[in-house]
Amino acid sequence: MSGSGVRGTVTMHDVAAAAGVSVKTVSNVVNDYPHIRPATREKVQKAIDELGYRMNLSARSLRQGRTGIIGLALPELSLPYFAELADSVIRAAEARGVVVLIEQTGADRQHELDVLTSDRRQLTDGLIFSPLELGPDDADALKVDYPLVVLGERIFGGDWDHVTMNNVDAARAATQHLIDQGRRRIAVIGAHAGETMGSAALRVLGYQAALAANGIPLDPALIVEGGLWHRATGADCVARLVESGVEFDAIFGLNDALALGALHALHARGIDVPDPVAVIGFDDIEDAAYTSPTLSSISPGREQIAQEAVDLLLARIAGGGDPYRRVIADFTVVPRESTGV
Amino acid sequence: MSGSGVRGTVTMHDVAAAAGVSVKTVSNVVNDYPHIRPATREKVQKAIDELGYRMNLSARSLRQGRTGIIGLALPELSLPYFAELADSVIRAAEARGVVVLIEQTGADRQHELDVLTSDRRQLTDGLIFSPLELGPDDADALKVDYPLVVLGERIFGGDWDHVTMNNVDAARAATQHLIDQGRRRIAVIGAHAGETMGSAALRVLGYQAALAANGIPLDPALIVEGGLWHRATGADCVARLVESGVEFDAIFGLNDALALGALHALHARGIDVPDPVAVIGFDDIEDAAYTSPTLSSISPGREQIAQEAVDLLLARIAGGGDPYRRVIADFTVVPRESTGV
DNA sequence: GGACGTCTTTGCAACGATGTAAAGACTACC
DNA sequence: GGTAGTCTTTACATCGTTGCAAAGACGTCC
Repeated sequence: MSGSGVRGTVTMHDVAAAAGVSVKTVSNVVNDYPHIRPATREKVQKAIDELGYRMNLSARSLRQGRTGIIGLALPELSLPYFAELADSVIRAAEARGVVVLIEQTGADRQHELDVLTSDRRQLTDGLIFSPLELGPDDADALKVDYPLVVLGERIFGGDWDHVTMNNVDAARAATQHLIDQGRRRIAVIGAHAGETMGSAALRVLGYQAALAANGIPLDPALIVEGGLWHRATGADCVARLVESGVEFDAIFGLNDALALGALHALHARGIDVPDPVAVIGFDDIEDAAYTSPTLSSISPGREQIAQEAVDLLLARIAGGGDPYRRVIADFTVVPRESTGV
Repeated sequence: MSGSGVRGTVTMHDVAAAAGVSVKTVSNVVNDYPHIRPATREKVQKAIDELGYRMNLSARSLRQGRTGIIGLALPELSLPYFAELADSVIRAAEARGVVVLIEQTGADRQHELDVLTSDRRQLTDGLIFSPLELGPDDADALKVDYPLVVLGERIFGGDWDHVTMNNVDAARAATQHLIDQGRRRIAVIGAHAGETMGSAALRVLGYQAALAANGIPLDPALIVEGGLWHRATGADCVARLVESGVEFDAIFGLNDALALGALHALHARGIDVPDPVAVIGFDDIEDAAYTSPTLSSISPGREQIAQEAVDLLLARIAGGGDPYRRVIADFTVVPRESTGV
């Protein structure tokens, strides 16, 4: 049943010899070339099975100029959002017959730049890239000569495909949701000072828009800076918020990890959720449904993002100079206990 | 600065021509062959830089019979433990100069078997495999002709390297920790009926050992079955436990996801943690430190497991018929709020 | 029966790198 | 100055597969 002999020993030549046909015919059978006599196909298939032949993918890649591997560069898998995203991307890729090589960039700008030019790009047919640190100034670095799909909104207007979501609208919806629950003193945690294009900036923009639309004055003291969007940062933001003495009746975590950290910090201080303080996050990671209380959030259409990204990339790999596209995934507000619903 | 021309256009031949040397000399430079005149090396390097040459890794793989890619097969990345494990494996691999191709098997036995014989094995130099569903009966399927490192304890005694932890002792320690806090009616959630070799069985064994060592009678009603170790399963186990009317003052979740689900379900029913019910998990995922209350757990030495696994695999790939090894990682009990510490 | 078109199969030359073995350049030393 | 030994560089075959173009087989139609 299984192969005989040492690994990598059986080649198309062996199969061809065993089946009494030419190497090219074996290749044709393996590649489902249509014009093959059934008898021949059978002979070859039998030889393949008996010898336990497996195609040497390096050779095929060399010949075809394609590896069947796509790269996925993201900050880190230990952030639940990215783990779930990777899960979805791998599934989408598998459904389309390619595999995924994951590279972690940390939150390191240099590492993000390196990923774009690494030797490994020779190993992948294209790259799905989710940068955190690169900004508009780095647009040049993204002008690469291989298929590239960029996730997120940090960098606009380049010659590459984009899959993103409407961060402004989604953040506005999240804020509106809090306002609808009667909150007026809404803190935001995880803001990035000085940033203009990143998710943080855009989401804060949406927050401000919602306040304005409801005639609620903007209090800068309610906007809390926080660099890395980890749980620890969320907890830290809340600590600073509480210590500052500012009054607040709600917290908008710019992502779920921050919101989880916030829940933790509030709990530690004996402040209940949703009263007196409601909390909403962003990403709708699986955790959100299992915290105590459960966490309201914004679902960014993760599956959709993953599938669109893979489809765009594969289309680009297949060639065709289609104009670069920008896909905007749908979002939904997912109300849970933390906003008193 | 950057490459000129279409992707994949620049080969060693082009570099050789530009530098006025032979192809092999370029190869020698690229591979740090020691005997090269500095002037030559410089010429070649200059040509490489000017042309933006990148090595074609498929060609190298074909020639060398190695791809520099290792496979990592695990259930799913959306389970935090595996996401964190993947993170660690990727880091360990990167530090050693190889990259990681992740394949998800779901909790599907057939998919786990497929992964072992897939064409993709031709693309990887070896595989780190974390099976969930395969058992001792499948030992034959694991007799593969490529380097393999198995994580977890489901399958013993094969001709492959193993990295695992002492599930029995660790579970015993977790249970002992609860007992030390004065608990006597300790429920276990996530047990697998009929299993003898898997993590579930071994951890239940440890649980039983701890009870026995402390003279606490074993009540079968406290052992709750639960198939997939997801949060939802944990919640469901607790629901059944409560509905059964059995008294209990502690819950041992066989992994953290189960414990998180348990926390959720207890909270939903207004049952406080750690009093009247204490909870401990297993895996010490990042979440555990941020739940409310924070979750006590067993830290399995994830970094150590990842590094040992990669090291073993690379050693096996490098060759040498060393005897197969079984590495047992260290664990520690991490007490947090959920057990009243 | 012969010419033609379609169906199958084939041989050969790549794809881009590296191992081998040997040639050429150079140094040191007698 | 000649010789041996080391340092550098090279040509060529080769890894396993597929594209190309053409050859061979076969059936059809007049």
